[in-house]
Amino acid sequence: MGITERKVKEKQELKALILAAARSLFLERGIGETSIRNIAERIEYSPATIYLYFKDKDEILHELHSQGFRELGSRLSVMMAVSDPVARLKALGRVYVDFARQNSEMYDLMFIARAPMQFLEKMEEEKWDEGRVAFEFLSATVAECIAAGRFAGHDPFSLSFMIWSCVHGMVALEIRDRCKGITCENPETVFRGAFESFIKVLEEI
Amino acid sequence: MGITERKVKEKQELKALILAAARSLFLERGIGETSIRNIAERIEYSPATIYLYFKDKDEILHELHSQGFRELGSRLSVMMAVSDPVARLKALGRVYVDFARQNSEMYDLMFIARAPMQFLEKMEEEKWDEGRVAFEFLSATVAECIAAGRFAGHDPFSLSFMIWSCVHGMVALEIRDRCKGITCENPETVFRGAFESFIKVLEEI
DNA sequence: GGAAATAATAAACAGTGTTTATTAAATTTG
DNA sequence: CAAATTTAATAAACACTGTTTATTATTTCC
Repeated sequence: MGITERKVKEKQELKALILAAARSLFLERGIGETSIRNIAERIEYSPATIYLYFKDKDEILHELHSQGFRELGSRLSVMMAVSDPVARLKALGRVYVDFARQNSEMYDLMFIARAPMQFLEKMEEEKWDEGRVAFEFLSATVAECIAAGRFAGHDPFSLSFMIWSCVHGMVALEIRDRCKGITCENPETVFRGAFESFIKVLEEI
Repeated sequence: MGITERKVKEKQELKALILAAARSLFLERGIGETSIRNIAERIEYSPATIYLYFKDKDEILHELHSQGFRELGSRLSVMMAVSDPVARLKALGRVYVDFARQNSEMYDLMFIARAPMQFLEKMEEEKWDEGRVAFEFLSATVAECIAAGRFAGHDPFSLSFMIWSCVHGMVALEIRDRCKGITCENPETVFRGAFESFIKVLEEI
């Protein structure tokens, strides 16, 4: 069945083309300023064609959100090679924050935007696998730290969620423009300081 | 000039009516699902009338965002009566998180949504006064803690930003549905645990 | 080559934020 | 008081949006 095989491949290729066009438009002009018509125009297909490959716009956003998780996941994976759990925890924080700031539009899709989660709800998916897997990188490491005698008296799950909240909060405030006017200082300086504070806290608890 | 005076009052009243309608629609159906036409319909005016009172939709969202800050500000003010700065810091965190979870749509507008900040940019306002004032409640208290010998070696500004990030992160993750699937547990339990972790960290650093 | 299946699209639908030209009402002036 | 002028409200339109449906090409199969 060489023909059906080729057809499947073609279908995947156009799907990937749509996603690539969507992604590049997001990076250029932002998610909110990109329409289905814009995407169709860029790949020189009609808007209706998009709907032969995706159920709706939310599915496109969800698919890109998943792409983002694969990229973040591979970066986090590398850090799992660090044997000392506390050092690894710090490295995970660094990687997470760097990823978010270097790919803010993707991070937005992954952790802030409503659309990808609305897609999950429509699919009646109760689970958010991408999020769970990423969280497990963190919670496994926190658990190791506790097993090694650190973070005494802390519940591993709760502490993991708190740490996640902390790094997410920083980048989310910056991405959604809530740092302006908080200080006169260079936002870069603000950020470095906050992250240093975070590291210092990890050392003290 | 009794007439012009009355006219000014009427203008303010209709403006307030529009804002009240917008706010109640947001609470009922969400920000994203509320249109100018919905608001106009609710107060039984034409959509075009809205534009005699507000420059655009973003101005409405910005005005509601400011309302939210007045409400949060008054809650935070009450806590400034707590004399012990560390106890006050914990109280501020509690108030902040409770406000966010009890008024999630308003919190979204204040700290997550793009629209209110886009309005500021259009107005060429470099400053975000509401945010700065709220942040000062926190940073003043952190500075007092440091003056009282706590949080040794921490930069007050950086630590304040980190604490803010931490509480913002928690509520932002919940409001934008990133807690689902992270755990099987009741989200309420997750949250209480994370906040306890946060308090415990404040005690340890 | 002709029938069936697939792929792509034009056009329409119902909605959005916003602007403009027009009408109705209230106020000021002669 | 009546006429002129200012103010307030709106209907209708514009240029978009996501999405669906009916129609037209194209390709595959027998």
